[in-house]
Amino acid sequence: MTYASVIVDVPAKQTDRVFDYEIPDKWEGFIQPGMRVVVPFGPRQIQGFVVGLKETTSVKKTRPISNLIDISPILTQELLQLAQWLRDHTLCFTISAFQAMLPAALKAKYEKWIIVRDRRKLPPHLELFFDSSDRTRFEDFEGTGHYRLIKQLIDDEILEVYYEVKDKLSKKTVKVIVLSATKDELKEAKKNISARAQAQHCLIDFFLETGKKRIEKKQLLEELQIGTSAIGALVKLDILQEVDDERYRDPYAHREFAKSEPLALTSQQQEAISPILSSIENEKHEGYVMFGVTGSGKTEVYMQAVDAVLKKGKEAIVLVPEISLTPQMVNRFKSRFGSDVAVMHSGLGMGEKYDEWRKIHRKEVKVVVGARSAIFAPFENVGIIIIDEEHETSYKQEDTPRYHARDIAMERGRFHRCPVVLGSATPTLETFARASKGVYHLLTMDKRMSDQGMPTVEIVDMREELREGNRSMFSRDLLEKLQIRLERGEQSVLFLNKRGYSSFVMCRDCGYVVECPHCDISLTYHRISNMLKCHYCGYEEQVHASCPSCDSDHFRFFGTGTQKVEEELTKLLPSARVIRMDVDTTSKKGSHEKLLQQFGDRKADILLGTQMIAKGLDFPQVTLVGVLTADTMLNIPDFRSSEKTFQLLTQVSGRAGRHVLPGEVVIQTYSPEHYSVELASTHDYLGFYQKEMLLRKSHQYPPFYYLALVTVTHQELTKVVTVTERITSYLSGQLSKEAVILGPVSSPIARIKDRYRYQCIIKYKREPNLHQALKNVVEKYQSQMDQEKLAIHIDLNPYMLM
DNA sequence: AGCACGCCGACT
DNA sequence: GTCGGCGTGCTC
Repeated sequence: MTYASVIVDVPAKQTDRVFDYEIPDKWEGFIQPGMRVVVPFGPRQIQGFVVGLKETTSVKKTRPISNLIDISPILTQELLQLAQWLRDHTLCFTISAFQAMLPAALKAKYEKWIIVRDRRKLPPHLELFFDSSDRTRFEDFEGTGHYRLIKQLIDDEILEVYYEVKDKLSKKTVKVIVLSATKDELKEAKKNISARAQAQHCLIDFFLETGKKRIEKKQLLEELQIGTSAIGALVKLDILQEVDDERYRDPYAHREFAKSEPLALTSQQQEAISPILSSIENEKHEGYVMFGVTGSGKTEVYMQAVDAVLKKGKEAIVLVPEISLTPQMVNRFKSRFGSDVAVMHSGLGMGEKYDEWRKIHRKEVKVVVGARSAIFAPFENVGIIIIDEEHETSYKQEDTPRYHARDIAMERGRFHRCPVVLGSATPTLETFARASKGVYHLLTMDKRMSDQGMPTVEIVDMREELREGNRSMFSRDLLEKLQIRLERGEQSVLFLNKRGYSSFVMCRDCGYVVECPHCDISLTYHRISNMLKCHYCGYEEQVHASCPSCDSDHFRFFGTGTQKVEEELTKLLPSARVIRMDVDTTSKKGSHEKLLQQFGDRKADILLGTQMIAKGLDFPQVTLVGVLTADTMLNIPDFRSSEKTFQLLTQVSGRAGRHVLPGEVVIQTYSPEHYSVELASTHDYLGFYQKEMLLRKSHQYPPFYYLALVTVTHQELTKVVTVTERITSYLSGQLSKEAVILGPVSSPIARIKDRYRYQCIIKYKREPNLHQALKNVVEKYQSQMDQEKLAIHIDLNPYMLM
C-alpha cells in the first residue's frame, strides 16, 4: 500500500501538518507530489495538496483519497519546498503558502448538496425542495427549521449529503463541431436523410464543399443560418461530434506588437551586462544591484540578459511594479520576445490570470513579465530573475503570507543557480547596503542614454509663495514654465502626491475635521456622489452645509484632489488641454492605457495625476515635470518616509527630458530644507544614502536592525492594550538584551472598522528565538482569537509600520 | 474552518 | 421531558 502525505485546505493552526491517505490501486503510481486531490476530512470532502509519498504510515486508521483534481502536478518539487520556506519565514500556514503561489482561479470552491436516495420515503412537505431534480443546495434549507429532520433522514438513508469540490473558475471552452465521417460516408448519409430535413442536408453540404474537419459551433450556426437541432440529429448518427475546446482568454490577443531587435549597448550598459551574462553562462547564483539613473537604459539590459537566457534554453522571470502602470514595459517585452511572453498583472481578470499562468505551466512561454505574484511562476529551468524598480513597496505583500518578492527571488535564484538582478535608480537602503558590503554586485549606470544630462531641478518654497500673497496651488514659477511649454508645443507632467492629503473636510474656524465613526481617519470627499467616504471601511455620509462642531459656514473641502487642481489649471491656463489620471478616471479596465496613449499621441498638453504616473512613463515630448506637493509623504509617521520621498521625487523628475529635448523639474514644497528634497533635486542618491544610513543607525532601524511587527486588534480598547502589553512583556523575557522592544503603542491608524489597533515593534540583529516566541504568542491567544475575535498579526520585516 | 458531540437552560 | 443554545475537540 502506498500512502500520500496531504496538506489539507484548512488554514488553521491545528491542521497545519500533513495527513496520510491511502492511494487507491487505480491511482497507484499515478499520484505525484504537487497534485491536488479531494480527500475525506471528518464528515466532509475537501481539497488537499499531495506533498509526499510513502510506503508505510504510523497512522492507525487511514482513509483513501476520494478523487484527483489534477492529472499532472501543479506545483513543482521546488515550489513545494519553497512553500515550507515561506511558512517558516513569514509564519503562515503551509496551505496559505500554496495558495499564494497559484492563481486565485484554482482556489477550491465547496458546495454542499442534499441528494434524494429514496423518493418514496421522502416526507411530502420536503417534496417542493426536490421537485425539479434529485439534488438541492444545503443552504436552501437554512432557516426552514428542517435541519433536524434532514439529519434524521440522512441517518435513515433517505437523503444523502454530497460535498462538491471544484475550482473557483473553470477553463474557458468553446463548443466545436468535429466531423467524424469520411466524404463517402457523408454522401451515403445524405441519401438516407429525409428530404424534408433541410438543415441537415445543408450541414452535410457544408462539410462536403469546404472540406473542413472542425469548426466552432457558433460560427457554423451563423454561417448556415440553421438551428441547433440539426446538429444534434447528425451527432446522433455519429457523423458529427460536439466537443469542448479550451481557449485562452488572451488580453493581448487583438494587439500587434512590432518586432523589435536588440539595440547596440552603450559602454555603460555593456559593462553592466557582462557580469550578468557570465553568471548566466556559469550557472552561478549571484545578486546584482543595477543602480541606474532614470533613462539610463536598464530595460534594454534586462532584455538582452533575458535573450541570453532563452538562448540557453532556460526561462526568465521579470517582475515589474503593478504592471498596468507601465504598459510601455509590457509592450517592449512583447515586441522583443513575442509569443514567448506571459503577462501577469492585477489589471487582468481572474480567468485571464489563470490562462496566463497555464501558458507558463504548460511551458508554452519562456518569459513571464508580471507583478509580485509572478515570482512564483512554475518554471523549472529559471535562468534569470529580474526585479525592476526594486524599491517599490508593491513587492511586499501586505496580507498573509507577508512575503517580499525580493526574498523569494533570492531563494529561487539559489535553487536554480541563476543571477537575480535588482534594478533601480533609487535602491532601498537594505539593498544598497548589501551591495556596499559586497553581498550583491553593484552595477552602476549613471549616464542617460540620450546625451541629455539629468534635468535641472528647481525647488520652490511654497511658504514664500503664500507670504507673497499667492494662495494658488501653483507657484508663479511653475505657472510660467507651463505657459512656456504651451507656447512651444511641448508637454508637461504634473504630479500630485495625494496620499494622506486627499480632500478631507475641515472647518476653517475651529479646525474640526469630519472623521469616520468606525475608523480613526478623516473622510474624503467624492465629487461624483457628492458624499464623504471612508477609504478603509467604505462608510459614507452626506456633506454638511455647516460645521457640526461650531456651526460656522467656513466649512470647506481641504487638501487638493486632482479634480480641484484640474479646475484651477483650466482657469489659469484656459488653452491647455489636460488629461487627468486618478482613481476616478482610471477605474474602468483599460482606461489607464487609453489615457496614456492619448497623451503619447499628443492629444493633450498636460498630464495631471497621482502616484500612478510616477513610474516608467517615457514620452519624448515631456520637458517639464511639476511636483505640486512634495512633502506630503514626509509627514507619514514611518521610518521610511524620507526614503519614500526621495524615491518619489527622483522617479518623478526622471520623467522629464528623456530624449532629445532637455528637461526641467519644479518641486513645490513646504519643507525645502529637508535633506530628501534637497538631495533629490541634485540627483544625489549616494549623498542621500549616506545621510539616511546615519539616521537609521542612530535610530536603530533597517538595514542595521531587522524588524518584526506585531499588531493586535479588537473591538475594545482595553482588551487590545492589555493583550499587547502582555505580549510585549512576554517577548522581552524571551529575547536577548540586544533586542529593542517598542510598545505597546497605538498603530498610526488607531482604529479601522470599529476595531482598535495596537502594536509592538521588535528591532533586533540576531534572535534565533524570535520565531518560536512569536509562534508561542499566537498559540497562547489562539482560543481568544477564535472566541473573542481577537486578532494578532505578525509581519516579519514589515515595509511600513502601519 | 466545519462539524459532531455534549452539556446546560427554556419551552411545548 | 425535548429543543436548541454554543463551548470543546477532532479531522489521516
